[in-house]
Amino acid sequence: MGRTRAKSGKIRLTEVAKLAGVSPITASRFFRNPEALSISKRERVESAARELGYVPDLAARALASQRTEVIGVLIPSLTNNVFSDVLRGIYDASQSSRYSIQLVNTRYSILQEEKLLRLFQAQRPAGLVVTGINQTPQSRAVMEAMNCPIVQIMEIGPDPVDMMVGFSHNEAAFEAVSHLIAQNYRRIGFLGARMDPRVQRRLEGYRDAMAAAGLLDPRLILTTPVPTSVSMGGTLFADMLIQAPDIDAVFCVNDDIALGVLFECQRRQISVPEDMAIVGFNDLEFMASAVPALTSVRTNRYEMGSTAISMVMSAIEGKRPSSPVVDLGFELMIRRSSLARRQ
Amino acid sequence: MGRTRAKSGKIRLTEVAKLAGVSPITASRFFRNPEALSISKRERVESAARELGYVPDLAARALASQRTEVIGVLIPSLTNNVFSDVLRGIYDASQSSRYSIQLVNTRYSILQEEKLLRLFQAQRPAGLVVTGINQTPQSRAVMEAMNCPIVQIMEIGPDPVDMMVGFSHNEAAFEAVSHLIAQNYRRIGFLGARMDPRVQRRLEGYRDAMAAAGLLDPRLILTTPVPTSVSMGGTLFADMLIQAPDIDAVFCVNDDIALGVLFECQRRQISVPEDMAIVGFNDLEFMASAVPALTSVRTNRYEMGSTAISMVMSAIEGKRPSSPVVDLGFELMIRRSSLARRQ
DNA sequence: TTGTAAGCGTTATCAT
DNA sequence: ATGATAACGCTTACAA
Repeated sequence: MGRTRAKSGKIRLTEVAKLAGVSPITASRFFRNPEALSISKRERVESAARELGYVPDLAARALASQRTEVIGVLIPSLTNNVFSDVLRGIYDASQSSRYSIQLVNTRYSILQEEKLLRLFQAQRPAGLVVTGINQTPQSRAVMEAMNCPIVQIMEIGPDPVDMMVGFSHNEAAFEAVSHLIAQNYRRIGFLGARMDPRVQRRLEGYRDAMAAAGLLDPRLILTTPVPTSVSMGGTLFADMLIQAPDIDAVFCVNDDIALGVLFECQRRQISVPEDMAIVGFNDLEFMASAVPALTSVRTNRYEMGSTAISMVMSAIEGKRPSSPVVDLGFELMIRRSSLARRQ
Repeated sequence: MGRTRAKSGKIRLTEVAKLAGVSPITASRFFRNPEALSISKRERVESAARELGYVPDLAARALASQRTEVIGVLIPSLTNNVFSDVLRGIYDASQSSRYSIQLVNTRYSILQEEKLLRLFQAQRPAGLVVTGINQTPQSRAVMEAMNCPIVQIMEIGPDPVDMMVGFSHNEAAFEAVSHLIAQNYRRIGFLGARMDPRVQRRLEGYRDAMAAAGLLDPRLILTTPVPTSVSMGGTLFADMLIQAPDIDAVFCVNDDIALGVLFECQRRQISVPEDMAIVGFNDLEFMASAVPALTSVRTNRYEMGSTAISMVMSAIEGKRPSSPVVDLGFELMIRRSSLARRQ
């Protein structure tokens, strides 16, 4: 005869129910929807649970209900400052809820993303947050089959899988470059690294603005697929100076590059903004402290994270947003590094 | 009569077993320990699983086995650059394994940490990574009751809960300050923010070095509990200049503060290092690019993360490290910002 | 509002 | 090396 498994000594719902003098299902209801119980039973279950130090078994709950309270989050990088702010928003928004975050790193690979998406599929998450809008067709198919709220973050575009929260990188770059043009800069360089989809769209915005002013010149554009860094900013700028010695401004795809350019200018005794204007992107905290203070495009990274999680949670409870696409916008923070050039 | 629950249409182990012509338990064994099957059954199960597109149900597995393959990670901050490197190490090391990471944010609160530890306790993680060595007694008790490998990271000290990987912040600061003294600086300020336990230990190291040289002066120490930032570096430095106008060097508890000091020096036309030496901590990437290049203490953050996960995984498989405490050390990166002062 | 009965999909235990 | 059986702790479906 099969002997019983060694009891773990763990307190189960049944024990709580027994002590409270109710059936297990009533105790179960207490933890999921206390309102559904009569006051007296509610109190009895509550004190029984406290007395025994009951802690629900999440695995059992997930198996029985065929659901989890996990929100999956796919992020392309853990190093990039941009994503640490997004993550903070995500974790903060989930903190006080019953949902927990399952974070995975796609490392800027849409194939890796696809693989991780399939992994999530097997776990039946309650919701999903994915970065960007450039998933593979297979990834899209998986997401569409997943039957849970999904928010794409960081940028917005047509045809959301489900919901979106972000802003237009194209427009943001357009506005930043237009500002430089308005400040009378003419030979405005573009410095880009990593060149992920969002950076590509910033390049498009740059191109649009330059072309509209009749200033577009391919020699003004310099990009590299390698990851971004401050030192890479200096290197790119040095190369740009060879490629187009007459540039009078640079639009950098992010603030690390911009800081690297500033340092390179200091090294070469190039005055900013008199001889070289600098504009960055993201408006990391240090931009306002630099000497001179560096112009940048402020983006609402924390809010992207927190809004995404709020949207997922609301959607799980059946509350869909009025619009599936939320534009969090951006703000050009104009500082001394891009003030009007010497006439 | 109780009707059967709506079948989810999901492929279960039983289906795979049926197609392969084996019992469910044999199929189960295939996924956990293929070697235990005869070659023929192994192949049959494998092809059956592939044919049906079987994906194991993690909740069922966790419930039946009373184990999970989750490694819990408790980190005090998601914004701090230091932790993004650690996290990258953690995620990279776990990537190719069967373990998944469950990350939570303690926000530098040991009470929050305690709460999250209890939450983890209910989830029976396969292992745990916690930040620092200053847990509450209750947290320690929970950890000791958890019966899974635990690694404390970021610093080392006596009396590990289980294992540790980090370095001595005290020694690192001592070495950095000693370097300044050796370079003939005498009025060396200490600038600190947030003042978490590791920063406190850097302050101790500073004190030890200054006292050993007979240079300790409380007016040289300036700290604030508010979070660290580049602008805070500038503010602290400005305050320090009022408090001790004769300082000739500053040891900053991190690189953000150091960069803020550099900017403030630029703003005030204070020459670095001629009139003011600067030393930071962590050696973030930008330190080498700054003008002048900034001295800092390089710490092995990525390795702390990856080593911690490797240690946890090995311990789960029964392979304990030769020593429970791993010292990853540090390296003083001496750059122009701290070169010998004007004699 | 509460309870009964039947799973949820997997693995531990024990036997062969 | 393989299998029969009984859990694992909870929730769904249905009934009262």
